[in-house]
Amino acid sequence: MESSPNIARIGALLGDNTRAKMLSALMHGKALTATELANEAGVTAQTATTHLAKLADGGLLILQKQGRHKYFALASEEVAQLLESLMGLSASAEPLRVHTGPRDPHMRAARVCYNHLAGDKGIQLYDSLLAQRYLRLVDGAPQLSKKGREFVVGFGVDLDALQRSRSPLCKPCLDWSARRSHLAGSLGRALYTRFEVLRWVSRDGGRTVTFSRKGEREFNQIFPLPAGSAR
Amino acid sequence: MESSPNIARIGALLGDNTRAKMLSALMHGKALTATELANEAGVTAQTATTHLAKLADGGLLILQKQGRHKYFALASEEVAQLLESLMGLSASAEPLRVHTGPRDPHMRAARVCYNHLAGDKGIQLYDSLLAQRYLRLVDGAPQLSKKGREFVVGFGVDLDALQRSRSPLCKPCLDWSARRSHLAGSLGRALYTRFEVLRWVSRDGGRTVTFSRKGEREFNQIFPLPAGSAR
DNA sequence: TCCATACTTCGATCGTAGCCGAAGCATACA
DNA sequence: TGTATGCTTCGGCTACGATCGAAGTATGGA
Repeated sequence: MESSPNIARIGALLGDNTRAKMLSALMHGKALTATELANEAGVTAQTATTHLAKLADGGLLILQKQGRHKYFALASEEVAQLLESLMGLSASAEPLRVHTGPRDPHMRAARVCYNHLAGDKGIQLYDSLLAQRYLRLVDGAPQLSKKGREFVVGFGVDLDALQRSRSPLCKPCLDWSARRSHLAGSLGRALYTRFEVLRWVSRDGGRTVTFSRKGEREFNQIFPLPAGSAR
Repeated sequence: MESSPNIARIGALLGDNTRAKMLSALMHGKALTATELANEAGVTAQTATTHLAKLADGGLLILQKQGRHKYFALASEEVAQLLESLMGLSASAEPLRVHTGPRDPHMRAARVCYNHLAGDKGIQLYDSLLAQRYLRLVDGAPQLSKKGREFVVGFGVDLDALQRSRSPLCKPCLDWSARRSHLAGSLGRALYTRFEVLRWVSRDGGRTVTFSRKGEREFNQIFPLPAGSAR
């Protein structure tokens, strides 16, 4: 009878508040242990176990045992992207109160999305890479140009290592705050990591990213906004 | 405490089987009445009413009263896209049995996604439009070129009417069967409608689209696959 | 060997949400 | 004005799943 994939199965997984908190927590990109996730969601370890089992069963999380710890992470970028677009819909459909939270503006300015930079700064990065022809769009997918290769290597990214891995180097990722793309994929991750190493940015534990004064200045210098871009 | 948008609220909406069926039914792109949706989901009218109210409240559906009928449709392309990506995740995470249904291959070949063409044929259309320079990618978004304008008008699309409407002309939409983009937006809709008018394609009531012999031939002639494209 | 820590399993409780029958509005048409 | 049709509201039934206490199993370190 039903020939289309079962939406409800995954929907139900996302529909529980506790599980949603866990997934949100994992949007940082780091893997977390069962207990950490239990705390994050505000439930006991037993409850967390059942939820995490369901999420892993459902293909949303992958897990890795390490000694007596069990680390959970989002199963793929697709999952992360799905969560982002859910947030997007949720944000646009929700009454305004949520938008007025004090931390919200900072979230919109810069945040971490599955280990790469998102928010206004993420968009700036993406637009600037395109404008400087470090990235080129081929069939809608961003690709690193020869000029871009030289740049990222010069910026301190171990490009060879990235290319050895199987995961795609560049991927676009849709933002929920602005409705624009920013750079995901292993290069997106590597660049963000580099920003942290350079101490341009720091995290406050949540998804919010704060630029240091020096970081902000150098970031804007190396990744200027293209002339014609709005706001 | 929580400053990120509430995923669970929307997740819960998607998590019920009855509601999922209704939403899937609306992926055709047409607006349906409450009773039609009730039948589609296999529940009574009362039950349907409550579900539809929730979906509309949650911002996933919009409704329009027309006499004693009440028509429901997906609220936006974002919603349709979210559903598509849910199906994608679901399909990849699910045990294989679902992939083996008899109608499934046809669904992959050509189907309707929110009133535009999706599946292999949808991708062929998109790639061909790009290859023939009717479409151009600007910042990842497809745009109609001057050559493209002439073509679609010649093909029988009332371009002026489309441009008067506020909704975007061209949008990419990600496929769940192949993981590629195809053409959405009002132009995508208009082209598909034109295919129906020309009797190139017909629907079997579901999302599956069948090409007539003549339709297939002419479609392939006007929208040939670019030389280098795989399979 | 023993203990602490991390996670799992079991069983019981409880709340919520889906469902439908029945009755109630509203609209269309004769 | 009456009658059929489409949708809604109400009330009660039911089932499922989230939760946690208590007890059980692994793992690491003293």
